Amino acid sequence: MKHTDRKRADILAAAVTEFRTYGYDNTTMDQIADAAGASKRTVYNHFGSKEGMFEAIVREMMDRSDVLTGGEYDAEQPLPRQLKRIANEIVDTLKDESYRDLARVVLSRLLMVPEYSALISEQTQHINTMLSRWMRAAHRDGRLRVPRPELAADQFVGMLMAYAFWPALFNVEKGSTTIKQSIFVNQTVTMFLKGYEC
Amino acid sequence: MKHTDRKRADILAAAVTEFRTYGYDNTTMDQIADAAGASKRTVYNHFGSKEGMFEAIVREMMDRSDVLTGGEYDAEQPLPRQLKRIANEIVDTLKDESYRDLARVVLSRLLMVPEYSALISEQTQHINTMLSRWMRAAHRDGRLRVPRPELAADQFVGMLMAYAFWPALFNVEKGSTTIKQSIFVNQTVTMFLKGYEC
DNA sequence: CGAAAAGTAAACTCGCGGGTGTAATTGGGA
DNA sequence: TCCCAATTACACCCGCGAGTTTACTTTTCG
Repeated sequence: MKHTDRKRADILAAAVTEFRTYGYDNTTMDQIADAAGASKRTVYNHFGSKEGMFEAIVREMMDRSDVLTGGEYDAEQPLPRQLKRIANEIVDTLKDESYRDLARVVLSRLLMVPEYSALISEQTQHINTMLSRWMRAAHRDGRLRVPRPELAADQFVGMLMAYAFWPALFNVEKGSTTIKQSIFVNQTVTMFLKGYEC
Repeated sequence: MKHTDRKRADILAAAVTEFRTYGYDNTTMDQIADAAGASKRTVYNHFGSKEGMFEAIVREMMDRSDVLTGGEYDAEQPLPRQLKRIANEIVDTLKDESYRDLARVVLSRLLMVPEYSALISEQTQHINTMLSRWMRAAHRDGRLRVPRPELAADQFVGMLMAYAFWPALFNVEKGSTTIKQSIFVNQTVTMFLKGYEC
């Protein structure tokens, strides 16, 4: 890796860390330069402005967004097993500390600067597409009756996020009873399948 | 209403409007003073600082938070009808433009300043409590089998928010198929009840 | 090697915006 | 009517932080 590319990568990494920790507004460019072990001028040579830097990060985040992979329907496996696997994969992703930190930064900015919303909708669309494909397959296979796969996918993901994402994102601890992931996933999959079984 | 109280109320109202429109960071105290038809000094006499002003707004928002009322279980009515009523009430609240604007402001700040999170959790807890009471009642009445009412309530509200709140909050338009509220609510209630019926 | 490209340190500009001080004005209650 | 507290206009302070300039050193590469 060339020296200049290395520098650029260092700066980007430092920026991510700082933004994660302090938020966009409370991170200064000097701070980023220090953390990256680079001079402020170099930072500005690579990314034209603070805003430009943020965009670079968002772009990077998008490029890595093909995280969720295996959601293939399997005619041999029982439905609960399959759906639990998918659900756990999603929940694990959402629960990941670094993912959440990044989401916090991006979303907090997104709330007031709607320019990036298209990018974000791509993210959520990705999961939805995977899930609705699975449901369509199960439907075709005659094991499920899902008239609107996209709607069903939204319902399913909505429940998972209500458990694993939103409360943690906003630092809201759920009431006294924090339920174990396995219990929640089992219960949700069971209810969902019962609601859509033939 | 005394003159000074009137002034205070005007300032608060103006602040809400400005924060709603431009966000916390992009609203200046001068701007608020202008919009309120008050002098900057008066603003500072009433609320010690920008932060103090924001807190006053949050407090006001909390005071008005007993919006959702009727969630009483009725042994005579069919379950789908009852649950649809509740669901529509919740969705209507979440969809309300002014509620969403306020939530945008508060949540965007909450993401990076966790101090207020306790207040927010109160809000969500309120809906959850109402719903889980309803479910417990239906359970006791032998019409539903809900082992964990709180969990079920989270699931239900989670689905509603995934449809009516989060996408709109982040200005994310759902893919080509924007589904009508009645269809979504019907489908969700049906699936949920089928998943939990005896 | 030697020149061009990239990086550095530090001082600097500059506008913004939160917050204050003050002297003059208003207005409502006794 | 008179007084005192609230209000106002406006100038002012000041720290912060984005972005720039400059004079210099280091790296890359033909």
